[in-house]
Amino acid sequence: MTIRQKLSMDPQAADVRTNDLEDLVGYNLKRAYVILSADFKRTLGEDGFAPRVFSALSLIVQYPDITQSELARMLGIERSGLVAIVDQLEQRGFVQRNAVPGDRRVQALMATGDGCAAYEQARASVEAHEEKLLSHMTPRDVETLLGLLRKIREIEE
Amino acid sequence: MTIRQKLSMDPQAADVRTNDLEDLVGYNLKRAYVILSADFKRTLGEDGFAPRVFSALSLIVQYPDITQSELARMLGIERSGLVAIVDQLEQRGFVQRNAVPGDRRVQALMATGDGCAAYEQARASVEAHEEKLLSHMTPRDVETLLGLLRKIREIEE
DNA sequence: TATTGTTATACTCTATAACTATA
DNA sequence: TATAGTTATAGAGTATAACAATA
Repeated sequence: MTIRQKLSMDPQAADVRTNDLEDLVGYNLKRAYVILSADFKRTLGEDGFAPRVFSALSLIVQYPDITQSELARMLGIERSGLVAIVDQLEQRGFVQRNAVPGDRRVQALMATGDGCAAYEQARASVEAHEEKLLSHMTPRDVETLLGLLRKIREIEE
Repeated sequence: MTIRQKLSMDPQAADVRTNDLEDLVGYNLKRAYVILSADFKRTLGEDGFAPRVFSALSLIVQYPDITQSELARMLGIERSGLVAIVDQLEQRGFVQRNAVPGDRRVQALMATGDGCAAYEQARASVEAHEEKLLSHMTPRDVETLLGLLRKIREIEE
C-alpha cells in the first residue's frame, strides 16, 4: 500500500509517527535540533551570531583567560575550527587575544566590555525566544528534557 | 577568576555543567546529536549509509511508490537535496524510479529486494548500537526522551 | 617529543534559484 | 499558473594533516 492510498483511506494511518525512524533517538534528536537551530538563526538575525560563535563567546565571557585549546575541548570541536570563530569575535571587537607571561605558545582569550554587553543581550534574546518556542511544553518537561540530554553526554566524558 | 584558577582551587567549580550554555535546549540538543551521529557513522561504517540516506531508504521501504516531493516533506528537507540521495540509492540497486501512469511529472520510488534487505540489516544494526550506546539510561528514560523530542516537532506541524 | 595556534584543504550537508516537462 | 524533478551553485560547518614556535 502506498502512502497516498493510506492517506485516501485513513489520514491517521499515515501519521509520520508510525514509521521506523520515529523510534530512533538519533533521528528525533536531529529533527528537534533543526527546529531549535532555525529559531536561533531567526532570533539572532542576519548580523548576529552563528550558534558556535555565540557558544564560544559565552565561554570566553564566563571563563576569562581561557585558551583556545581549552575552549575547543569544552565545545567539543577541533582547535583548528576555533581559529575562524575567534578571528571573527576579535574583528568585531568582542574578544582579545592576550599574551600569557608563563607560556609563550598560548594566548589567553578575554571578552571586551562590548563583548560582554553583546553576549548578555544575545543570551537574554536566545533564552526568551527558546522559552517562547517551547511554551507548549511545561517547565518541568523542559527540565526533564535537559536532564536526559545531559545524560547522553555522560557517554563521552 | 580564570578557569585554570578555578580548577586549581576546586575541580567541581569548573564543571562544564555550571555555565550558561548548559541551560539552553538548543545547545544540549546539538551536543547530544553529535554523539548519536558519531555512533551512527561508526555503526554503518565506511561503505554503509549516511544518516539521511538511511532515513530516505527507510521511508521508501515503508511507503512504496512515495514520490520525491512527499519524501522531502516527510524528511523535512528540500526537494533538490533529495536528488543526490535517491541517485545514490538507485546506483547501488536499492531503489527504482518508476513512471506513474496518471502524472508524467512524478516518479514513484520503490525499494528493490536488495534495498529492503539492506535496509532491514542496517535498521537492526542501528537499533542495536543505539540501545548499547544508551545502556546507561533506563528504557523508561529513553521513552520519555523520545516523547519530549517528538513534542518539540509539534511546533512545525 | 609534545603542545599551541595556525593554515590549507576537502568533504558533508543544506538552501536558493533557475530550468524542463508536465499539469 | 503551478508542480515534480533536476541542475548549478554557494555557504555553513567540520575534520584532517601539516607547519612554526615553544615547551
